[in-house]
Amino acid sequence: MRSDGDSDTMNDRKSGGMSERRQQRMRLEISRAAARLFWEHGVAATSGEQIANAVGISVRTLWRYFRNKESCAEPVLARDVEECVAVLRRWPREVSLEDHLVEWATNRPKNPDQQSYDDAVIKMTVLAEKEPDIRVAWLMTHDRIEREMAEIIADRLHRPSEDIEVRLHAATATAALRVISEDVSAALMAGADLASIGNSIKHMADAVRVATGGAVGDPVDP
Amino acid sequence: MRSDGDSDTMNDRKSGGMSERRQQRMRLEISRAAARLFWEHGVAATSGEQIANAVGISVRTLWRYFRNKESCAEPVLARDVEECVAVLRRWPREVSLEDHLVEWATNRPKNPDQQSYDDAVIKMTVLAEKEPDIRVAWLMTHDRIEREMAEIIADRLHRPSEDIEVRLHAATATAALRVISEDVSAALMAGADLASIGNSIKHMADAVRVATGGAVGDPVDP
DNA sequence: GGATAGATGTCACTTAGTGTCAAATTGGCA
DNA sequence: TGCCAATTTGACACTAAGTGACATCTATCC
Repeated sequence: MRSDGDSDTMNDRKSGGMSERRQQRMRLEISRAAARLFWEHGVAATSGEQIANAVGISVRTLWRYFRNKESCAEPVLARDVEECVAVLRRWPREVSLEDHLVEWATNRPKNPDQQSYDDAVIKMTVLAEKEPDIRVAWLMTHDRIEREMAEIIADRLHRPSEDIEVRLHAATATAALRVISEDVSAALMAGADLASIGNSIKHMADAVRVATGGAVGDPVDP
Repeated sequence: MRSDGDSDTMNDRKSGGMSERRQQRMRLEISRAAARLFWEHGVAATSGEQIANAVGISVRTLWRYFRNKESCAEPVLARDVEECVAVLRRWPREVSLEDHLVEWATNRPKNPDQQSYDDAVIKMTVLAEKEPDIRVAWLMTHDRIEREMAEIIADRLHRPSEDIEVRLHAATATAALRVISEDVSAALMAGADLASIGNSIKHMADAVRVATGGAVGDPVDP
């Protein structure tokens, strides 16, 4: 039963199973409910039973979707960075990082559901500063991101993803994105306006370029 | 039980209390036992009771020293990087990172106990690649290191440690050190000789310099 | 030696998380 | 449409992680 972290390798299902899509949607729904409870009552004071009840599933099923309580927060925590990585995956070789990220930020949908979602993301990110269990989920999420980042960078630099330089770039770039995420979330939580966000896109791109010694961020040869 | 006749009796404490020193030594002893068990039987197959028995303490006491099973691995995992950070703390402003690290590596004691210890560190670091629970401990350890690193860098650059640039440098530098640690451990595990380690000191310094855009690594003004 | 304070052990207890199996649900196919 | 096969879910029992409370021990200070 697909423990939650691993990538989806097998897709060949004959009949009966649940679609990958639906699994993800389920995980997300659970995660949002868990995030709300974590935020309102704290992690320790939120039981697996409460989360399960909030979603309307049995406790046993909850533990089939998530290997433990903390990791219930991961899908929500991952959303922003995950989206960012998806954007990075289709980053054209001939475009700079700034331009590509700005293009993403401007084309992003902004419906109310999206917004209440972003709210949950920010809350979890801020919570990750204080609550050790959420911190763990936050770090584990970025650990996964780092691996994806290695593939993206490897592809961009025409090197294997196990190359030590590639792994270094991936680690430092991901770390930079994480710190800025934390910073932006804290600022938004404190009531900053959206104007500063536009700036942080450029900040992110710059930070990645600095963190990778200029190896990642600029257009590269096809 | 613990007939601890040796001399850490007169450290700073009012009455009855255990010295900080001794607490740390206890945590370390537990951690080494836990590391051995984790390595031999895996984390899941190692119970808190087994760890407690191996050390000769009650299970209740074990949970007084560590908040959960995974974190029993932290002191061992932290040792190398912790030592590295201690070295960084006394990094003279007028010396380059390479020179300072090399000085450390050459002056390090090499008694048999130290060596069997290093062995445990390597095993845990390698284990952290596969076992999610140890991975968590590894990442949490580096999260703590990152905060210490921020203070060191802040001091070196004459900036507050909450400064976003300082935090970025701390995060990327720590990430770089972590990746190289993983790489070196894997190499040693695969039977590499010590010659390559000497190289990796320079590699570390270079990586930190690159990761921080040159802000950290060179001598700076007093 | 006695008072004091923190460390440890014991025991009872809560709850996170798993194994197992029967019932329900899903999607493919005739 | 309705049956089939794989899979998901729920229910229940169970293991083990982790905590609270309290008595006991041990070291230090007077």
